[in-house]
Amino acid sequence: MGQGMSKSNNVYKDAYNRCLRLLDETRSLPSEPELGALLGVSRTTVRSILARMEETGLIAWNKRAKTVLRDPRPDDFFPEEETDTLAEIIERSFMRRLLAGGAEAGMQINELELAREIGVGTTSVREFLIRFSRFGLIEKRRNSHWVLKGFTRAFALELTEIREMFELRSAAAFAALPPDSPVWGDLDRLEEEHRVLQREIATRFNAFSELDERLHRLIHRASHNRFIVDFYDVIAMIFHYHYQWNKAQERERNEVAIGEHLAYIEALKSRDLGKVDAACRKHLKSARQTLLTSIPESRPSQKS
Amino acid sequence: MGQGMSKSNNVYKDAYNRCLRLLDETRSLPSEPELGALLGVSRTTVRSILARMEETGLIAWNKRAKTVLRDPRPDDFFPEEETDTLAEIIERSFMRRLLAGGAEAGMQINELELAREIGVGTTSVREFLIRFSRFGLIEKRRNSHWVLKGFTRAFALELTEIREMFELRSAAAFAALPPDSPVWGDLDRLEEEHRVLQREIATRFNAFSELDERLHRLIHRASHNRFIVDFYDVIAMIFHYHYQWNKAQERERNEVAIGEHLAYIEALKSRDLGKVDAACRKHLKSARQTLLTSIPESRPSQKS
DNA sequence: TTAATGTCTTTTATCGTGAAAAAACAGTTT
DNA sequence: AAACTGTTTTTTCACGATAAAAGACATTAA
Repeated sequence: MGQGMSKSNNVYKDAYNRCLRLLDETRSLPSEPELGALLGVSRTTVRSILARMEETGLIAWNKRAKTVLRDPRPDDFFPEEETDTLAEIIERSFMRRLLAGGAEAGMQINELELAREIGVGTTSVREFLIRFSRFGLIEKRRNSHWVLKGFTRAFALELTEIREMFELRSAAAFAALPPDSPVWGDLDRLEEEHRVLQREIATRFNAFSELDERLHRLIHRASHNRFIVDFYDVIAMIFHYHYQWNKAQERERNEVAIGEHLAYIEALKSRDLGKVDAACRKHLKSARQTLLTSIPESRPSQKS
Repeated sequence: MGQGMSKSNNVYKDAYNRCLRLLDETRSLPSEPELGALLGVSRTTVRSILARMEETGLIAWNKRAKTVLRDPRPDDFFPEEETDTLAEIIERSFMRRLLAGGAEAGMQINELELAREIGVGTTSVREFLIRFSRFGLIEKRRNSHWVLKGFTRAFALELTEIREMFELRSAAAFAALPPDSPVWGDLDRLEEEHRVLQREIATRFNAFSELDERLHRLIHRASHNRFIVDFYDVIAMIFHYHYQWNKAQERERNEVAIGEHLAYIEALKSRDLGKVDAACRKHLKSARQTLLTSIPESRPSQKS
C-alpha cells in the first residue's frame, strides 16, 4: 500500500475531520475564507471539503448558504491514519526503529532501505533526515550514508546542559517582564490548569506532558531569542518519545513534576530572581534525573 | 546550461584537481585505497582519476605501477567552478540575493523561482532551504512558502547572545583541561600562526578569518557538547559572508582581533578562570560590535 | 596470507513529472 | 465598496528514474 501515488491528500482529510466536529456546534457554516482561516487551509481545500459534505448529505450548499442537514456519524470521518503527514509517518517509523533496540551507536542509516521499509519515496526520507539531523542524533558523512550517534547517556547530558543554560536565562528574563505583560495572564491560566490536574491526578496523569510543554515554551519565549525558542523543539521531541517509552512510575513522576511546576510558577510570580533561579534549578535537576534513569547504560565509548 | 543533467561529477573533478597537486611531489602514486583515503573519495572515483591521467599522458598506469610522466600544466586542471557542490552553488546564489539588498524581512521565498533562477531542480533547493533553516534566517509556513526573517540587528543580537554563553562556557572548560591534553599543542601552534600573521599583517590580513574560525572551533570543542559545537556552524556561516561583504577597515579590525586572540590564548594558557573570562568577554564584545556596525539599521519592526 | 587490482552491485544525488494545495484573478452578491 | 463565490494559475510535495559515487565481492599479485 501507499506506492505509486504522487501526493496524499492528508491536508484535506484532516481538515475535513476537523470541519465535521465544527458541524455539531452550528446550524450553518461561515464563508469559505473564514472556514479556511479557522481550519488553517486554503480556500481550495475548503471547497473540496464542502463539496464532499454536500455529496454525503451533511450540508446543503448553495453559494453562501451552507446549511447543516444532519449530525456527522462516526463513519463520516476519515480514518485517523490517513490524516497524518508523510513527515509524521516517517518520524514515527524512524523513532520506533531507534527506540526498539538494536540501534547501536555508530550504525549506519540507509536512505533507500528506510524508504522501502516505510513505503515512501527516497526524497521524503532524505528531507526528513536533514530536518531530523538538528536534533543531534544522526550525522551525515559527505557523499555517503548517515551515521546514528545513538540515544545515549552522553546525548542526554549534552541536551540537558543546554536546556539548563537556556531555561535559567529565560526564566530570569520572564521574571523581569513588566507587570502589564500578557504573559502573566498566560501564567495564571497555566497555574490554574496545574491545580485542576493536581486534583484529578489519579485519572488524568498522562495529560501532564502537554501542560509541561506549554509552560516551558511560555518561559522560553521570554528570552526573545529564536535560538533558545527553537532549541525547545529538540527537548520537546526527546521528551515526547521518552514519555511514550518510559511508563515506569509515570503517575508519581508527574505528580512530583506538577508540584515543582507550581513552585516554579510561584517563584516567577514573586519576581524574585533568587527564588526563580532556585525553583528552576530544582525542577530541571529532577527532569534530567528522570531522563537519565530511562537510558540504558552502555559500555563507555572511546573518545576519539 | 546545466539543465537536463542528472548529477554533476564535481566530486571527481575536485579530487582530480587535488590529485594533480600531489603529482608535483612524487615520482609515483600510491595504491588505489591509499589514494582514496588521501583524497577522501571512493576507489571508484580514484580509478576514474587515474584513467584520465593515463589518457592525458600524465602518468603511465599498469596495475600497481603508476609512474608520473610529466608535471601537470595549468590546462590539466578542471575549472574551479566545475568543482563546486550543488549545495555550495545554491548557498552562494541565495546569500548573494539576500545580501544584495532588496531582501526585506517578511518577504516570501519561492522554491520554484529560486530553482529556475539558479538553474537547478526544485529538490535541491528544498533540501538547501531545510538545511539552511537552522541558521534562523528563514522559516517555513506549513504547506506553504518560506518566509525570510532577515539579516537584522535583532538576528545579530540573538546570535551573539548565544555565542557568548557558549564560548564563555567552552573557554572555562578548555582552561580546566589537563596539561597532557593534546589541545595545548594545538593552541601553541595556533598562537605561533597568530604571531606570524601579526608580523605579515600588511600583506596577508585577509588570512585572518580562517585562523579565527580554527581558534574558536578548538575552544568550542572543549565543551564536549555537540549542540555547542554545532552552533559554531551558524556563527561561521554568518561571519563568512560578513567578511566578504563588509571590507571597511578590514586590516585594522583584523589587527585588533589578532591582538585580542593572543591575549585570549595567553589567558587560556594561564588556566586562570578569571583571566580567561575577561579575555573572552573582551574579544566577543568587539566581535559583536564589528558585526553590529555592518548591519544597516532598519525601521524598528512591531512586536507581534 | 595480506593487500592490492578488477568487476559488479548498491546507494546517493539530482532531475523531470504530476497530483494536492495554495494563491491569484475575475466575476457576483450584499 | 467590501466581501463573497467561481475559475485559473502557480507552487509545493512526493514519486520514479538515472548518472555519479560508494561499497562489496572476486580475483590476482607480492
